[in-house]
Amino acid sequence: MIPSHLRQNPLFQGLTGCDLTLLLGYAHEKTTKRATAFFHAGDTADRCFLLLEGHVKLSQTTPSGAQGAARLIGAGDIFGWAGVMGQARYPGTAESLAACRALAWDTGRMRQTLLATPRLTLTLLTLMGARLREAESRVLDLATARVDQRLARTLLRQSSAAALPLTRQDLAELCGTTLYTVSRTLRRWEQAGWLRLGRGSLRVLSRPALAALAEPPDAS
Amino acid sequence: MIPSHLRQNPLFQGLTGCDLTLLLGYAHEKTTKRATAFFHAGDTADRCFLLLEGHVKLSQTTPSGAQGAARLIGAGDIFGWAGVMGQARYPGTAESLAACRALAWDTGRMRQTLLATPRLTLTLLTLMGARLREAESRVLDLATARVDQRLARTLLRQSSAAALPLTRQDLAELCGTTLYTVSRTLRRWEQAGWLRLGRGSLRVLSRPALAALAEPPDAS
DNA sequence: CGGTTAGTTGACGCTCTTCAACGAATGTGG
DNA sequence: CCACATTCGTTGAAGAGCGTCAACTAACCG
Repeated sequence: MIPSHLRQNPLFQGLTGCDLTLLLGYAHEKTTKRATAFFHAGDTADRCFLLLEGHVKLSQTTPSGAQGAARLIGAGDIFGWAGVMGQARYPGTAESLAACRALAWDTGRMRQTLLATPRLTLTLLTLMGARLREAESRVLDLATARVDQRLARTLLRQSSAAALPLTRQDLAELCGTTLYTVSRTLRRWEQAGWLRLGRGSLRVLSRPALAALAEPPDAS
Repeated sequence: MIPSHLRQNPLFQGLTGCDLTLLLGYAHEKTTKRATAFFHAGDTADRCFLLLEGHVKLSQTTPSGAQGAARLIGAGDIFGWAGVMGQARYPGTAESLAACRALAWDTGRMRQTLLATPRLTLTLLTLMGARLREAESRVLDLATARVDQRLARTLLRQSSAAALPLTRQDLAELCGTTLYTVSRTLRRWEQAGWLRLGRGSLRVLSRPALAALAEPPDAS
């Protein structure tokens, strides 16, 4: 009943079989097609998710709605836990970039489960800590690095998951710039032979070249 | 023995007196003068802190060490919990901006306490969630707003805590820019009569003026 | 096969960083 | 108490980097 690969998810590490059964007992399975929202910014945060298959884009927009910032969620990652962490509403929007399969729990019941399962809470704290550090390193990046460095890093990080349907707009939100600058930069790199571009697809041909750009130029 | 204002700290909400006594039982009290480091980036993350009095600057620098990003910690806030959340080393440096008094716990014992005190773990998760959201909204800010908007927001957020000894460099790190731009911008605002500047001090005279700047210009 | 979405590219110029030089405040040791 | 070093702050000039606007082309979709 419980697939073994699920058992190995970081979220479940250290749990007893009993805890795990309880937890999965009230999980709903949710599947979506491409370009479907799990939730929107401002919705009541009454669900939390574990992504089993597919890719999800988490994005925030300014009040004026002009631009946004995004991060990607892959298989095995959790998302939408704002409610569990005491927020009434989701701060951002979650949208599937591909067909997805996810587990969903009710926020209130999850909070109760956490009180009864300290091990799970501590794991969750660790996962959130990792995410916090990631966000803070992104702040540092935005404040110090140039667009092409950030874009190179983003590509290197994501290029393993082959062929995500990322538009120029998506990439711009991932690395904090505009779709125009992304388009120009990618084109330049394609002409240098480091990438192969397509509509909503992208293959990295030379990781070393991008890695060299990602690092600040060594003055040595 | 346990001061009542301490009891009301968000970190301790919902704990039994017994839990609280246990927790405070192995806390060390640490006091520092101005400009003293609690820990440096890369140190073994073996302590976690609750700030009782004073102000602390948490800062990260790039590998090349050129610039940095910072956030401020005030009385009642926690900091240095990277170890509790599973990191071996501190990702940043914590330095006192004023004379400080803080409680310090051993990371390993705290993790054990968390396993025995789910209520505390859940509270911690909530606090970390708030910090995560703050970091993510900062990412959005850096990606979309201009320097003067970010600076205005930073001043509005911090101006209640009167007269922090923040240098131009500190302010620059808080809002992701250079000390030169901060200096110029503050000067401009002082000449407009919105601020009173001093060496390492700063008073906001017109919050409305700053608030107007903080919002993106309404095209309506 | 029209309508829509995604991508490209040029031109323009604003914002902000960078470098350099100087002035003012603070702390320190004789 | 004063000369000194040090830290902090200011300001000008120059131009790199990147956002913005506009116009156009190419791919996708029912």
